[in-house]
Amino acid sequence: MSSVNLSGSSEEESELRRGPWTFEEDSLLTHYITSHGEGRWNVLAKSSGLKRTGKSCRLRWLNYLKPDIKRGNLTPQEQLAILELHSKWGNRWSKIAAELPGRTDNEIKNYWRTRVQKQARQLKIDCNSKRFLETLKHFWMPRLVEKMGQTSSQSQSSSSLSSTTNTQNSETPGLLTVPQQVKYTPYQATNENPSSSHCSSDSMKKQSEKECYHVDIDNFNVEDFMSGDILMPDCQVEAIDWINSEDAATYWNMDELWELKK
DNA sequence: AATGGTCGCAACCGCCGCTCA
DNA sequence: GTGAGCGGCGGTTGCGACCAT
Repeated sequence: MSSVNLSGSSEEESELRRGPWTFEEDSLLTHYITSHGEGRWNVLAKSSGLKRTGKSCRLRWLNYLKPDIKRGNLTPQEQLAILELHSKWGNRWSKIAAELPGRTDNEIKNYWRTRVQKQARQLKIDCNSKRFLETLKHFWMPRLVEKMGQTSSQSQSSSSLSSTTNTQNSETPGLLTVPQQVKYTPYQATNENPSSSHCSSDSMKKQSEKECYHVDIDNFNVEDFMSGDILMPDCQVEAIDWINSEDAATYWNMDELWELKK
């Protein structure tokens, strides 16, 4: 069924606008919702004078116009939360978005597809595989945690995440359930182990198997990080220098993360 | 400067489940 | 019980911006 057909008229159907929204349309929709409230999207679409489907109006409002929508880059906290929650729930974007106030399911979905899956492709790892989860667990998440520690020390107001915690979801035990007390050893600033600097997926697998990154995330609770209750404990160094390796950027070009290195 | 490739994001599509007559 | 209408969700696509050559 198509909402377009609700009108039942091919003439009306042909009048329906598609594509990018104009300022006037945004304004019209915003004013209508301000006056009448959300919901009843098909009625709204017709009553407001917008030549859009109800679905289109709903999407535009929820993903763009709604006042509490947060724009801009995802914070490390938010990225970590996404990784964690995705490990629990999979592609339940709306459910994940519900844990990140101001962020939309569309935005999170885009983040996952354009950033996370890109990394998986570059590593030649199936992003649905346990191996990729391990890679996230042993490398990516510790880096995010590290960055969170840095940013939180710079600004107490960095945490913009919800205090409405949906903690300890037992629905699906996550592989990445994270630590009350984080003990991890991020990568090393100095290249002490140049012989190990080749960052192939095989080497990464070996690295993972050797547990060179001591990331005790078994008991990690991401909400505790969000609340700022947990600060970074010992940040000992013991790792291959992925970053300085010639190929590293090819595999891990999460720009924000690498800024830590500078 | 022109062109082709890549990336990121907004928007659309199709399916599913819920509600209600 | 059932079918239509609707809202919500996840997957996909289109396109503008940016970058490299």
